[in-house]
Amino acid sequence: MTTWLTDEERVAWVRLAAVLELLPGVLDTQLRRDADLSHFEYFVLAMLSEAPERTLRMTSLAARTNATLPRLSHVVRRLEDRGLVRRFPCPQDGRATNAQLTESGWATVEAAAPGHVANVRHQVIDALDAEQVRQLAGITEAILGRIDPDGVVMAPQRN
Amino acid sequence: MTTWLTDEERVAWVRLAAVLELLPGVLDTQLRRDADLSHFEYFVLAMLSEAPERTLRMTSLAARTNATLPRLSHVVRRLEDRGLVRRFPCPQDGRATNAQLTESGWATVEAAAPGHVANVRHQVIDALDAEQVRQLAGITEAILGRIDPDGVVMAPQRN
DNA sequence: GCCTGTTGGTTGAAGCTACAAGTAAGACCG
DNA sequence: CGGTCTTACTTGTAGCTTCAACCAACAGGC
Repeated sequence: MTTWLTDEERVAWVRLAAVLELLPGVLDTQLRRDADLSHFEYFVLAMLSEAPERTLRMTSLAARTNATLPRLSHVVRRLEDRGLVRRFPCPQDGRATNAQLTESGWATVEAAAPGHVANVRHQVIDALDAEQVRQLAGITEAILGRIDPDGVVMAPQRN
Repeated sequence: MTTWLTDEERVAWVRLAAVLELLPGVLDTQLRRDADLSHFEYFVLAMLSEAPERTLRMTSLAARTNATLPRLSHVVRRLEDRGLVRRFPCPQDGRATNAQLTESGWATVEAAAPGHVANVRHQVIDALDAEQVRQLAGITEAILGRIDPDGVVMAPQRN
């Protein structure tokens, strides 16, 4: 037996689905235009820029960016070809690879960040009042509790 | 000058970004497994199933599904290859193409819908209380006001 | 030291989306 | 009518993601 959605639930879902469909494109377009990066590439560089030594192991980087390992491997290879990232084997574990932000990569993130933040603010945050921002944090936390039960994304990052 | 995000804003944004990254995959996986459809393909079939005569012009269908025309053209061709949709030139306008759901396509949507709705309910709606569902409708409405100013998605569909 | 299994990562092929270009029909105008 | 513009699609190509192998390095038992 199927429990259908009530009118209120349906409205909320249809709109959320529309946001899911449209927002990534809006974010990608600005970053692609201003920094020649996809949102995911930007996020990879941003995670590296916040890490100690600007270095992370591929597995750890994949966890923080919600990526599969193959996806990350392809993306980092392309970023490496562009000179934004450097890869080298991990001294402690011969299986592991470290990815490190280069000077050029750091400069790229620094240059891209203000525009990206301004875009997020303009498209999302400024559309909401302070109360809604708090509500959004609660709602997304609840949803992530379902779709990311291990808390890979939200967990206090170790390593 | 850049206005950075406050802590509350940053938390809300990071979580929303995570939902944006993870939720589409969760929805796709279930539909792919149970009905061999992507979420977008399912949505195309669903829009057709609700239209009069189960028929829509490509342009109208593209608007309802938030797709570019090239993307829709490719997807409908694949659905046509699978016998779920039929295309024929519009009698009123020689430039236009009508897409119509076949019997097989209708059966496919009917079969897929309950599982999909159950998945949406399980992953999203049931994670929230009634108050949060209302809040989510308001929040997504506000965001769509920014990223979809023409209301293409939300407008009462004409035609 | 081997064997087995696990972990960490890379690679190649397949499929989907976006962008750019092209086609064809309608609309407007003299 | 002829010319030009717009609309409605389709098609081809490039780039990214996914999936399925694959390989190398570690770890534990014997």
